[in-house]
Amino acid sequence: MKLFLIDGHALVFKMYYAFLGRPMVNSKGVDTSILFGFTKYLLELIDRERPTHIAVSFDPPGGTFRNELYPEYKANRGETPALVVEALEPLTRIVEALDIPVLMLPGFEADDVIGSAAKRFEAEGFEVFMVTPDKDYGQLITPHILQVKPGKGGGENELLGVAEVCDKWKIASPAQVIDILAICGDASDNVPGVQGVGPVGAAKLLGKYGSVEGIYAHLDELTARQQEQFRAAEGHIALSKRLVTIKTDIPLDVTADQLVFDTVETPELNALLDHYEMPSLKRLIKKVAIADNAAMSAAGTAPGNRATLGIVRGGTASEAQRWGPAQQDISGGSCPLPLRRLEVKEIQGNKISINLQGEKLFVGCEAGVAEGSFAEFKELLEDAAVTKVGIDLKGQMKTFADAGITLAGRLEDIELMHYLLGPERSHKLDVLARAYLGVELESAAPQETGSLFDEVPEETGPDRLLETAAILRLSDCLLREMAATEGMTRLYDEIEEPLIGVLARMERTGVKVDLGSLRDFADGLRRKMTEREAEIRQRADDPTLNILSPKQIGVLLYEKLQLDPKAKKPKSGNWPTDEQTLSHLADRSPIIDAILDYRGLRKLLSTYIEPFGGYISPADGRVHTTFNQALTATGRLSSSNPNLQNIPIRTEEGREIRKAFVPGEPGWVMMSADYSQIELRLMAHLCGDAHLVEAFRQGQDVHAATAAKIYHIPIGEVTADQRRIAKTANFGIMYGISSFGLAERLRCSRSEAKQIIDDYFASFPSIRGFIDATVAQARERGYVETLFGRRRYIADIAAGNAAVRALAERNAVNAPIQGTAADIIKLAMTAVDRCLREGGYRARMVLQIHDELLLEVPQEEVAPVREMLVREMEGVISLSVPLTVECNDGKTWLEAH
DNA sequence: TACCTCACG
DNA sequence: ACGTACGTGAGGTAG
Repeated sequence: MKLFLIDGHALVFKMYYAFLGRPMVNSKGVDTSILFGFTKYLLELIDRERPTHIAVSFDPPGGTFRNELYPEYKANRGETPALVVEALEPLTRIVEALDIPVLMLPGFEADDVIGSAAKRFEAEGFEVFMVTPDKDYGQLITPHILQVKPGKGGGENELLGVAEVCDKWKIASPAQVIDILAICGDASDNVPGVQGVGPVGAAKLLGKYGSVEGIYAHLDELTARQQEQFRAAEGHIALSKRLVTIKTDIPLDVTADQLVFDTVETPELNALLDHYEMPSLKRLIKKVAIADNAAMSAAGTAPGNRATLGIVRGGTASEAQRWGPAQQDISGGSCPLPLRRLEVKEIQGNKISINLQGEKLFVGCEAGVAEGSFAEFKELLEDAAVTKVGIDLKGQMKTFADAGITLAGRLEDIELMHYLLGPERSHKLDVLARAYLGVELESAAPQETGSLFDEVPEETGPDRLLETAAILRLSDCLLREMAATEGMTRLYDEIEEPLIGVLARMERTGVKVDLGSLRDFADGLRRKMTEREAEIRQRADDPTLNILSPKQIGVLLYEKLQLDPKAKKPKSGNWPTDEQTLSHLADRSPIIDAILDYRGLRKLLSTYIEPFGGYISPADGRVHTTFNQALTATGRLSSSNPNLQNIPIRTEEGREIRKAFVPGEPGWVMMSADYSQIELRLMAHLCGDAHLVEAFRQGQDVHAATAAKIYHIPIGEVTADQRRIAKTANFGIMYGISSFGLAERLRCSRSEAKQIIDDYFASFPSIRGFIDATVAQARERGYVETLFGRRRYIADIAAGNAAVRALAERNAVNAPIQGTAADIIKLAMTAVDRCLREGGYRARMVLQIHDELLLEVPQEEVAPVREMLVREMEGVISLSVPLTVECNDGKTWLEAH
């Protein structure tokens, strides 16, 4: 087994210098020299050496324990070249695309991580190869740990073993490299040595006395000049030695099978190489992969299933469980968390982390962590001068409110902050703690041997104190990252943070659902269903048919009844039986309508009626949804348990459900305020199309105006059909339509659809420009953003697969539109909530449905609340088109529309 | 668990 | 040549 440990940082610098004279620049003007050099080197190394296991290590950002020992460490180094800094992120992506784990540990340089890994895996029986040009690694060399030194100018690698390193320095053992380095010092790292003594002199003395300590023990035997030189260094030589000693005992949370190397041929890597424009490396991959497969089959092995591993960092929970000040010693092997266990009364400071677990509350501050009841922390929780850090602070806020505690002060929700930094990543605490702090929160499960005589394992739940400390630290990391990301801090402070409390209040308020009227409605539905069921079974001549099984329905329609003889069975084996497909077949047999009808009834019953009883809170008879503020890719909210953002409205029968959403107090009404055409208005604003903007400014029917433009006719002459087509096209454009898709929805031919699209873009050339510019931005920067700076990263924008890439492009176009609409209504919610509270209204906001706010309002407040809603919602932002709000009220949600 | 279907904006 | 409009949550069947 051959394990290659690659010193990423050293290699990056080598590539930086190698390409200084003749940089590689791609078509976008980006310097890709380092990326190219590094990747090529890595691929060639894999080709030549055929490692079974690989890991790459980079220096983490920030200082290391050496800076703690010696603040001047590396102090006289200049700024890291910008090219190097810029290369690190793409480089990490390349490495991850190869499924090679990146080993990083805050507080330690790559040397220390590699040194520790080398010793660990040597003990596990590996041949270890440390890939680095750095001479310091010589100290680690043993018969089973070798150094691979990249050749100059892309030449042959040099393999250094015990013999080579001893010969190079003229020493007896690799361990003496430490003494040599300590005596000679290191100008670039700013390590002081013994002035005037170089490697030759040092080696001679070490030959006689064995070590630095040996030399000082026999100082009187040295020449007068040497004595003077060594005496002058006596004060710092021990420090120098510590600085040049690579650590070999850091506990690393990584196992051998996580380092197994599989293949260079991954779709991710191909996509990245396309993105960075490195076709020659794509060819190299092919070559390596072919040889790889040949080797595999020769050895009779298949590529193993390996655990995928993102960024692995050391430091284990068990170590962190050692309490006390020692924990703060950065050289102890884990991240410095404020882990001292404190009494409740000792919790102080202007920022605390709160971690609610059932009845218990854990609170962390800079001095440490304490555990207590809500009541014990009441004063602190209600202190508006103390910032609260936590996860799902909205949920905690609700729990506190139930206990009569009003959570106050600035809220730093690390889940929400991390969501803004990358909405499609995981925001789970253990993941964040590992990535940002190098702390493992998940304690290993106890060994199960299955023996009857096993002791009952001790309680091994998560370590809440460690979690609480990690939460406090994470907020610092995330705040820093947000500050470094354009617009993020403002987005958090002005949109998301104020919304936390608003949503908490809405969820607690809930909405009244009148179960009685729902039950009456359900009885009628069930009767109709029974009729339909009988009819379908009869027509199908199959009394056991399960109408809800797409599989059975598919077989029935396509095979037994032969309703579509031309259709070919899809390779998945499942006939398509979705509503669209089936409605095409409706004129072939009455069974189709019966099936669709049955399905619709069943859906209403099982999704919107039957489960609702279970969601009604016994305390207040209302339904309390949960809004997820950190979930969607675009910045919208989502609603669950139950989802109150998808209550039917489109069909007559479905609308009935909305009649059950009523005010909670007699004499109140439901009031609904929704943004009219908000996404289309935003598209008009974002692309700046003069005609579209003008249509909105004049309050025209925008779909009719669109039709007039496409068909070159006056707006007064637009037919209903032309308007319908234009409306479909308008929505389609925002979603990145194809002629196929439009044809499908308009039930027309593809060529007709294509004509419409061509006419559309000819009529609105700036929309084409907006789409192209947005896709180009995604390609250049890797993300697109809303008017308020909310980002969506578009990972697949350079994918090799055309379908995958096309989807990414549609995402890129849609996200700024949908996301800006989400930003706007979030701002409106905060404003409306503030007005309701400051105005002393009894009216309450109960739901948000993307572009609509639903309130329940006492009759006497209807007029002022309506006026306020319209004013606040329309006034969120001033665009080149007006934002208009339609507001209605009625006895039920349905009537409020 | 994966997939299909369908409810909403 | 290939697939086919953005974003969700939930209930159901089938494996």
